[in-house]
Amino acid sequence: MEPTCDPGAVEADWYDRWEEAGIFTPEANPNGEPFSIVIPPPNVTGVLHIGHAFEHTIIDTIVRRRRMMGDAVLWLPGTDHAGIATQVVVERTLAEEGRSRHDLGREAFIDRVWEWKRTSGGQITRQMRLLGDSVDWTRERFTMDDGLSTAVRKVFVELYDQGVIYRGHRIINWCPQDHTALSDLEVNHIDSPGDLTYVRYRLADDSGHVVVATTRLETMLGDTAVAVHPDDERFQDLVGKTVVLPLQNREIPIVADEGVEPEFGTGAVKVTPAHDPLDFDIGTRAGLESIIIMDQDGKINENGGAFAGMDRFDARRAIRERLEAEGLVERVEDRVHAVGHCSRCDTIVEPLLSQQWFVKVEPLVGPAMEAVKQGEADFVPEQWENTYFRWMENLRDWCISRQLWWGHRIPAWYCSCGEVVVSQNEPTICPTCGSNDLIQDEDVLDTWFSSALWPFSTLGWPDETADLERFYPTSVLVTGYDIISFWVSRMLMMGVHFLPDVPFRTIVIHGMVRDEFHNKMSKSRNNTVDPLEVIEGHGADPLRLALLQAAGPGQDVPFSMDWVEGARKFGNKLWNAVRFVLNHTGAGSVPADAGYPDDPSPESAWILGRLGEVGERFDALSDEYRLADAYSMLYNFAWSEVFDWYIELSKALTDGPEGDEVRATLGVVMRDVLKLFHPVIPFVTEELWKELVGDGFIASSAWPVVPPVSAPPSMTTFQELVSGVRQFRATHGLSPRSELKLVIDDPNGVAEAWWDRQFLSLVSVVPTYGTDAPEGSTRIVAGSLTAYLPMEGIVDVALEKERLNKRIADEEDVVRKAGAKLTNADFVDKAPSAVVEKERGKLAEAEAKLASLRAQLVDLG
RNA sequence: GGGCGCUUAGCUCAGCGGGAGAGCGCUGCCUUCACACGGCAGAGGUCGCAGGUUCAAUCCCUGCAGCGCCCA
Repeated sequence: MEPTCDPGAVEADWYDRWEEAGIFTPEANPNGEPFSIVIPPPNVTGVLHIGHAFEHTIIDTIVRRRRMMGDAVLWLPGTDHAGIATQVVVERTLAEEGRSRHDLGREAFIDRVWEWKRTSGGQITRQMRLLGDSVDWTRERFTMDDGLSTAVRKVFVELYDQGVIYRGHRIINWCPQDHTALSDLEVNHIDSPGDLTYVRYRLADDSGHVVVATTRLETMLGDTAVAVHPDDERFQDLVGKTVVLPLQNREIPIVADEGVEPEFGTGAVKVTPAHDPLDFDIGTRAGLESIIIMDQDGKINENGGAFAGMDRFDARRAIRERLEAEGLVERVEDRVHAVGHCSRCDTIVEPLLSQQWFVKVEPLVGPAMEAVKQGEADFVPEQWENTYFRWMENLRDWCISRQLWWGHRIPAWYCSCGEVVVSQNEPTICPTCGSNDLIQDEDVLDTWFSSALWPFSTLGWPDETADLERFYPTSVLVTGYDIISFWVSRMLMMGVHFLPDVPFRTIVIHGMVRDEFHNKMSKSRNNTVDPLEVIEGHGADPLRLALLQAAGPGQDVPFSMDWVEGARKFGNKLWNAVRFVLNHTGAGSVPADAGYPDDPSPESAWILGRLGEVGERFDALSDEYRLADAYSMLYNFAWSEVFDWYIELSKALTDGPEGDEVRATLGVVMRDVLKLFHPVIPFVTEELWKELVGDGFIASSAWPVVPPVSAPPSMTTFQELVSGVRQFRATHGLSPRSELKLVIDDPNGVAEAWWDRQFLSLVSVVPTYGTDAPEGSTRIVAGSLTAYLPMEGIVDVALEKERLNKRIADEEDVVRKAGAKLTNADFVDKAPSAVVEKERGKLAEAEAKLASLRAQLVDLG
């Protein structure tokens, strides 16, 4: 083995070997309990970014552990077709040839997208191998696959037949760039500075005017009323009158409506039913006309009179100038308001009246909420339930039609007689008039519609497949909190409605990866981290460990390359610890399981006992999905206890009578540490397994179960004495090898025989036991023991006093606090007796130490 | 405006009723035969502020201040 670990070399071959061995399919553990996770399907156009790396690390860490525990693990991979994003990508390649999708026509364009998908799509699935994701590639799915498309059509048709899907005229979010409707979720509201313009609308009877305020001045071209709140006394006498709409010279009524916010502007508002959701509601209630004044590019259309043909924002300026010229602008205020932007292209979206397909959410929400309330599906951390419930309570109907070509085409056909046929299979004749002139709806479905079916469509639904039977509901869903509303809630609605059962039992929510100062990662901030570059430079294992260690449950991840550096150093440390063990045990000599010595030495008993405790605690934390806590605990155990203490302790023993036992313990402890670490750093642990065990894969080895072992009770005191000796040497600049005689006063008989060999080995000290302080010595105290160290003129008295004073201050602190408690009668009376006893013990020990240390200070003069 | 969350060592975070912790960073010493991608030792904190409950509060409650996110 090389003296340092090179992650790049280590990671080269293992993935292929795992995959060839078939250990990532559930068939590898045919008798195991099913444990299933579906991947949150990445966008087929996407590349692996740091957020994926994080999410996949969490999932992989979970499933690799379950696999080692003997479960039949299925982590099902795949991608979604990402309607807009993919279409845009392919249109761009066409544009380079000087063509548009309309030049090709729908069918040829779709062929072109499939061709693109075959050659360039799904890069991310290749990159997942670099990351080490232990997914079952034999079950890879794509949302546009035949099977999944069948599921989409079935769900659409059944929901239509149930009256849950309907077609209607509603205000939707229109993206003038992408030329499609968007759901509410695909719109980001960004606070932006703007103008609130107050405009006079003249009363038709010339008795005065009404002032209305608006931030979207251009929409006034489509106003069909002015509305006031019915209880607003300021406008009582105006309701029922009409005003003349400026610029358009159209007489429009003043109506009363509960929906008007009296505090907004003057309390009288203009009503544009075709361009604002609230106005649409008012218009519906008041029976107003809806006039659409904008085309699909966001330009004013023929209904805009003199402004027709203008871009919406040019029109806004032009209208303001014209109104000012006519003296109709009363005033203009600066106003910050929330402006909707397309989440895909960042264009400002336009609320627009349009005929689209919708999912009526009301019948789906109740059962999906109930399932979570009943604990059929649990959020981890639990607090995210609130986000889910709040979203579900405020849900509005979901606009699912998209004016795209790439996606699941809506299975609805229109006949010239007006009949609408919704069917899983293409109808040949109209059931009403018998015509065979049926035209399919041009639109496709929101990508999230097919994603909502992902946990069961990927398992074969609507067919009753063996996988569906075995792996549904899936065990766990791991996803970001930003996607609870987009995806988690919709999967719950669809799963509960159709299967009917929840799509997953546990929902593990993770945070977003940010930079080390909690800023969002973005190209403009220049703080992005490319996981592929990190893997290239440092390896996938360090990246994975770094991401996991930095992640609190459900919290954002403050990521920096310092974490990766640290994780890489850990890998090297692990590597070298194995090298050390191999020097003693020889290559491939450690058993794959068990092998714990029957009669361990005290040192080995200590580490075996700790290993058992740590394993137990690790499992408890992992079962709660507190992976960062589990691994930071394990990391500290491995480094501080196994490497820094046990390996050092073992050096005194390998050549002695305990040699065989110690070699066995070194081997099994190291092996189990590798096993526990395998889920998060699969590559290096597999490589080290090859060296240490040399039999099979660690990836399919059995999860450690360590038998309980009692540790020697004196270990802590021993460690304190060793540290005390080292501290004494460090204080006085004595070489670690300098000769020291140690006389230990051990009134309670704490010391054990094994101490002697370890004192010699660890700190080059030969202890003797006795009660008398040798002439000219100083002391260290640990537990109930005092150890005397000769000063023999080599020691700086001032420094020694400083050292003692620090220790004295520590003990004084303990004495003061414990003493205060114990002199408080209420404490002694009311606190549990165990607590009181503990305080008494603490006080007695600290007082004894203090007395000893103070005596020493006096001796020094 | 509504909701959720946060405020603990220089930085990033655990702890969440009974002796203030980790990683990184920092200081000093040590190239000891697994590792300098290392070892040993050390410095560093009135646990945001003010009240309250309790024998006991970083931890529970109330208020305040500051910060963040989501929704409108």
